[in-house]
Amino acid sequence: MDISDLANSMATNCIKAQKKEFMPGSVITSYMEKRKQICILVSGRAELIRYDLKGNKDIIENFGPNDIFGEVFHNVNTNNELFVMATKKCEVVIFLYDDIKIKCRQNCSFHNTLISNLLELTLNNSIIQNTRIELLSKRSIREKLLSYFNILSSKNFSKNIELPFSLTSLADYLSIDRSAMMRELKNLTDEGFISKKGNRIKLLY
Amino acid sequence: MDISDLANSMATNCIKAQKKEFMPGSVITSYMEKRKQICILVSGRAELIRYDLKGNKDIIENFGPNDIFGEVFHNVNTNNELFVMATKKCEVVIFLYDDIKIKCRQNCSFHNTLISNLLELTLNNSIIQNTRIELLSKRSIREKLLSYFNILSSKNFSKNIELPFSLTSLADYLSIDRSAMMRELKNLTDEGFISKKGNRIKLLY
DNA sequence: TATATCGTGTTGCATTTGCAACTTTTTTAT
DNA sequence: ATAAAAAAGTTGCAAATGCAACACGATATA
Repeated sequence: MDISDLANSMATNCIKAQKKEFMPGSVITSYMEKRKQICILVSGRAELIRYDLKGNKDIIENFGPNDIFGEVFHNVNTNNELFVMATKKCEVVIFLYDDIKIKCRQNCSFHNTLISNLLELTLNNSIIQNTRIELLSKRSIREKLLSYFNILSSKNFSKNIELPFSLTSLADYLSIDRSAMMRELKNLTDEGFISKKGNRIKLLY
Repeated sequence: MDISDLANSMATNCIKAQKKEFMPGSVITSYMEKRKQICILVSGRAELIRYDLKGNKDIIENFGPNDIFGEVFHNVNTNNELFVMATKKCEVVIFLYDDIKIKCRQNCSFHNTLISNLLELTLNNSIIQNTRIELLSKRSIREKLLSYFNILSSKNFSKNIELPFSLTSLADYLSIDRSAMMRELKNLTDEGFISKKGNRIKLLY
């Protein structure tokens, strides 16, 4: 069972899952509601965003098709607003964690399968988070960029990579200053490590 | 069912879980084995460590009692060694993800409960990871420190906090230079934001 | 078509940070 | 009790980074 099967079957089984559409700029879910919503992004693109006290926008995560998100994945003991906003038109399957956790009376096998699949998704999610941690823990902008490029490169089995989001978003994702990042990209180009054309980057090492 | 019950019941049920002891400095598990080991730390303290190409030691995570770790939580498509080392004497329950995922012939209810509990643990794990991401994405050492102190403070409902590890480890955890961190701690003290005595810190704001 | 918005690209400058090289204190092991 | 190892604490300096303030092009919107 892959994630889209899962999402679809949930909408038609004992779990009260809803399939909703969201337009760009609209809020898919807020993490302040304490309702333990779990969302599976079927199509589109969205961002998990925090505005800190100073009003800085932080993109915590970037979601694409088959990504999963929701309050249960995040610490809510901060005072900052934390929410997921659609950047493209999104189809989302939404359900409540408690509806899954508390099994239906029949103790149906669907429920068990669901939890099992959800576990797998959550583990995949862990891997994504750990990738981010790996990048953020690099000490310099150069290391962050090269590590990120390496990950994309090994995912696509190619030295030619295309960034999945804008350079501005990349700076947010890596939590670095955009202009400093641009400068470093230029340095990397000048020093022959990469070549770059818009969002396409070629690794030369 | 809490995590220690879980660990114990696993050792005595259909899952072939092992309970092992590790002395400080010994490797509990390596993430290069591709054996999908899942480890639950019953007692003691351990660190998830990576040595990068330059030989820098990175503490990715710091584990205490009831923490869970293993290859399934991490991306292994890097070339770096990634392993968990005991820093204190550890008791660990170890089992294989596949043994859980592939249910026993009886489809016993224990199995289902186990997966359900494992899901909960994994979600908690997500929260820990996201906390780390939140800290790492702060732009300055000062912000990293204050954010971290705030988290500890709100966990303990107290302005008086005690660091769960050494200052050296804290610098590793926040991925910052230790001496720069010490300098910033001094600045924070001088400017009256905190007072500090060894590992004990009092928030004055 | 005009115009507003967003992403890209660039630069000077002040500040922060990391690095290296120490000393001192505390903890651990013999 | 003593030695060895680990952690804490300091400092000067060079380098990397963030910030602010631009210009320019592309893309979307009215």
